[in-house]
Amino acid sequence: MSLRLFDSGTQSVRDFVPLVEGEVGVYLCGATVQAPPHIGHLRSGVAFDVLVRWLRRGGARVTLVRNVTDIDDKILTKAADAGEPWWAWAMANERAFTAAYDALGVLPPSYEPRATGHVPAMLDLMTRLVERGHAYVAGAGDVYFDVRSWPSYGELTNQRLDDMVDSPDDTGAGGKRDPHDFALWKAPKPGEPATAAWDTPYGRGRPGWHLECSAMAHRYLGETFDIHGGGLDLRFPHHENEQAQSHAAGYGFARYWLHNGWVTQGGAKMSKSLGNGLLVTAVLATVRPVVLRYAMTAVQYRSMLEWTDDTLREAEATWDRLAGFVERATERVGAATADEVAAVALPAGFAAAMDDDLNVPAALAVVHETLRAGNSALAAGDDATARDAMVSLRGMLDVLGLDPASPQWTTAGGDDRAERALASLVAAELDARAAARAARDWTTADAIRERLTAAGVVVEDSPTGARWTLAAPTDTTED
RNA sequence: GGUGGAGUGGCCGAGAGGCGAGGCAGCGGCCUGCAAAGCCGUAUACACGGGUUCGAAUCCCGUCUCCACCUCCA
Repeated sequence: MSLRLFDSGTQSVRDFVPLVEGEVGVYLCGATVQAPPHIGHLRSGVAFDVLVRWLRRGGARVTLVRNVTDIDDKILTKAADAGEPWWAWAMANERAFTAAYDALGVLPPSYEPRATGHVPAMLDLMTRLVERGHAYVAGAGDVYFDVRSWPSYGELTNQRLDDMVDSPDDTGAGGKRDPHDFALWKAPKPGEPATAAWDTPYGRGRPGWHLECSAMAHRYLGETFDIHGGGLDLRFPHHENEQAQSHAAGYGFARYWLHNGWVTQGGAKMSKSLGNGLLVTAVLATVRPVVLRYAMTAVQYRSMLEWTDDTLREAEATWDRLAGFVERATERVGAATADEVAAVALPAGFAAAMDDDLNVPAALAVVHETLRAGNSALAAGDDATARDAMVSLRGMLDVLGLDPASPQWTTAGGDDRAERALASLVAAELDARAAARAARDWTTADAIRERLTAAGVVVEDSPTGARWTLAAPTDTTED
């Protein structure tokens, strides 16, 4: 009856019980803004958006923190290559991420801290670790976490230090005591801009990646918080290191760890380094944002999402079916208010599926049952049942961020003059067609319909007259 | 070497001992002047080989293949 989540810290499904009843704190590792987002990056944003929406539907007050890592090696080198200041490079990419999140209806986080704005919090944490004997200064500006000083290092990912492969560039260089010691603070490398370093009691330098997240999570969520999320690839070393240093500093840190699967092609992970990342902007040039969101949402968040040539086409067909029903039902029985949608009781099967570690595919099966019932009711002229189905359907889809009637997906952009003009022209065409049909002049009637079809207007006849919709903007490329 | 994940019908994708989730595509039918939309129907699916069981895609043993992390990565 209550939410159960797969906690990758314990590798088991656990009942989710928040620290404080009715409140949930979530920290999600956001982007390292070194490049514009590909669809794999958005998988994480969408997956945790569904989690947040489901928690809120259950009445919880959710605080979501999603950070922006706006300084790191790649940002510095890429900006230098492009001849731009590193902060300008980071900001441009941060905007691209924000635009992509917004386009897909990912609700904004409660806080979106940037690493460069939290240096004091990082210094506090680092100092604490040095004082407790879990970090040491290897040289001016170089501070490392001492993994051997923390016996439970490796517990998050079930690994033992002695079993790990020594990384090639990590063999005791820079005064490390152990090859697996990780940087809390990094001295500037030759050629790096002076603006990319901060003074600390241990020398001038810039923060290491892991320290940032621990410090920001602490700053906004406190010493102990409920959920820490991110992509599966962050489990090690990033999350292991976050946990080690936070625990070593005396903090409880995350109580549940959630990791989303990747977007894959041919079974292989989509990634920047492999060069097979599909940019969000490229996908959105061919398909409506809601279709991309549907495709990313329809798979259980822990599963790999296999991306094929058919993925978007299938998502589009399914989405159009859902949205088509809501549209037809609304025309027939009247719109439901946002309050109605937010308050409607969701089918038990849907709730059970969502509570089962956010099993969206199983939840969608209930959505489709409701869809079928609604369509049948419409066909039978049973308006009351059709309306119930429509409101219920919207309620369920709202949890997934996919309510077809939400302003996110319906607002054209403020200027509806073109829409009005089109509606008027199409109405005139349909009147002419209706007259031709009444006169059994099928040739004329079909010619009008073909003209509209060619213009991208799909005509549907119904007992109450013809209605029209715009054809999907993607023209389905035959493989 | 260590740790973890995966192999389900044409495709995507849930499930995890016993009524063949769901979607997409296909096929048949109803509806339609014809369509579209919708509805109804339609699949001898669970990598391979053994085993346990009244019964296994689900449990056990073995084998094969693939992916990932141990370096930056959603």
